[in-house]
Amino acid sequence: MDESIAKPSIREGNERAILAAAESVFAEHGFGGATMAAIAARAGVPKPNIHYYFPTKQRLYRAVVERVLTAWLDAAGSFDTSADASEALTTYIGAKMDLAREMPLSSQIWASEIMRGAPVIQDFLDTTLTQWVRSRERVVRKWIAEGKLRPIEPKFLFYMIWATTQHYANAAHEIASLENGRPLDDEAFERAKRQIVETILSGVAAS
Amino acid sequence: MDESIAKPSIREGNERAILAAAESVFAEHGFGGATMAAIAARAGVPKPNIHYYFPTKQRLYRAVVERVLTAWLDAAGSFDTSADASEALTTYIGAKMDLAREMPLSSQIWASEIMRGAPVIQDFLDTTLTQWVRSRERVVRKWIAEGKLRPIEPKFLFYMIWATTQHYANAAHEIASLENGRPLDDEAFERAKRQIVETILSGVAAS
DNA sequence: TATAGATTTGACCAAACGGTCAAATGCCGC
DNA sequence: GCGGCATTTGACCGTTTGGTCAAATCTATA
Repeated sequence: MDESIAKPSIREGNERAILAAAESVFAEHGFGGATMAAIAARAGVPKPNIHYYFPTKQRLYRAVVERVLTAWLDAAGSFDTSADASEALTTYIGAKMDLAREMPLSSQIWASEIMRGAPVIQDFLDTTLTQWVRSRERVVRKWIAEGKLRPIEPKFLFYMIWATTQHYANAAHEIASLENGRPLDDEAFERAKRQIVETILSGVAAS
Repeated sequence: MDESIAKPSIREGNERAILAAAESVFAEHGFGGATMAAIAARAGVPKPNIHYYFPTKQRLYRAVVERVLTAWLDAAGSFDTSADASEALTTYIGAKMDLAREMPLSSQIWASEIMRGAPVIQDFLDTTLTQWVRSRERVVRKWIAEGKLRPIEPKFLFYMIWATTQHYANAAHEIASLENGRPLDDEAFERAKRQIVETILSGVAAS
């Protein structure tokens, strides 16, 4: 919320370490299954130290979820950079795939939060996300009117992109199990990205 | 496991009611966040009655997850019914979409279980699911060899189908928030299903 | 180095948790 | 209606949980 004087670097460092530990524990066990003791252990600090920086479990969870939101919005920004439909979609899908690969925990926490009915980020869904979708729907409809895309419903396209990209974070364990227990390496991941882009582009491009 | 004499209908009824309550509580709060007291309340029985039928929380959870597995396999079966690529994919995607609509809780529990690293269904991933994927990969490769599909990697196609269809269950709340808080009605859901089928078919069909 | 504020931590607490138990009740063939 | 078994349930238990507190320690500035 407030970073008024922006001085205490020790505070910043500790908060970062605690948030990182909390992120992984929340992602692995969900909000209800996570314990402050486990978070403290993973952060390498005594439990009361966490309460010194984050008064309650809910506040700590909120702080984690808000970081996830930031990452999401950064990736969302990449939709604007181009006026060309294919290029915009390619960039956007690529950005979401990279996000899933680099920050899988964020994606998992997002998914958990949504599945629980978004108790913490409901207002974000109703405001920022709704506006984001509305404005991008307009862009997609323009592309359709220009004959670039088939007459699809934009929202269902977004859902497909979100679902598919986030799947590579949320279901990383399932994917690894189907690959002899080894997670996708960088090369395989790039092939997946390319195939997703090509499939969706071919799928929605005007015939 | 065993239904030897298949007589006691009162037991069956109670187990069903408890499983249904457990399914919804586990889906909403995750394994760690769910409490036996909440499950008992939702089932309308005293807490010790649950332990009478399911000795521990983990066993109850296992029983719920095993039901989810059954639903998943039923939908999986619809992949075989046709030798034609388009028809098989259409049927399969439709079946998975219907499953997401009719049993959203199952899908959510599945997603939670996967995100936690599949502590309960790991063996299923390594055996049944791996075999299912291997055999269907062969079918898809055959279609590619016959020139029906573009030279894609079958697994990435399955991931896209699983992700997209399950998204309509897992993210139902997010979708509702983007539709003025109202869940998709039957008509909108059918439009979504049709668009997904058309997008994926166009996306993977040989050009 | 004196001191005020920030930070750390072991010990502790009330509440909630999963699970137990024995007594009470219901059910059904005889 | 009796006897044996399945089922129900209020009361209870040890442990774990989120959270507190006051004393101890560190840090920075003058």
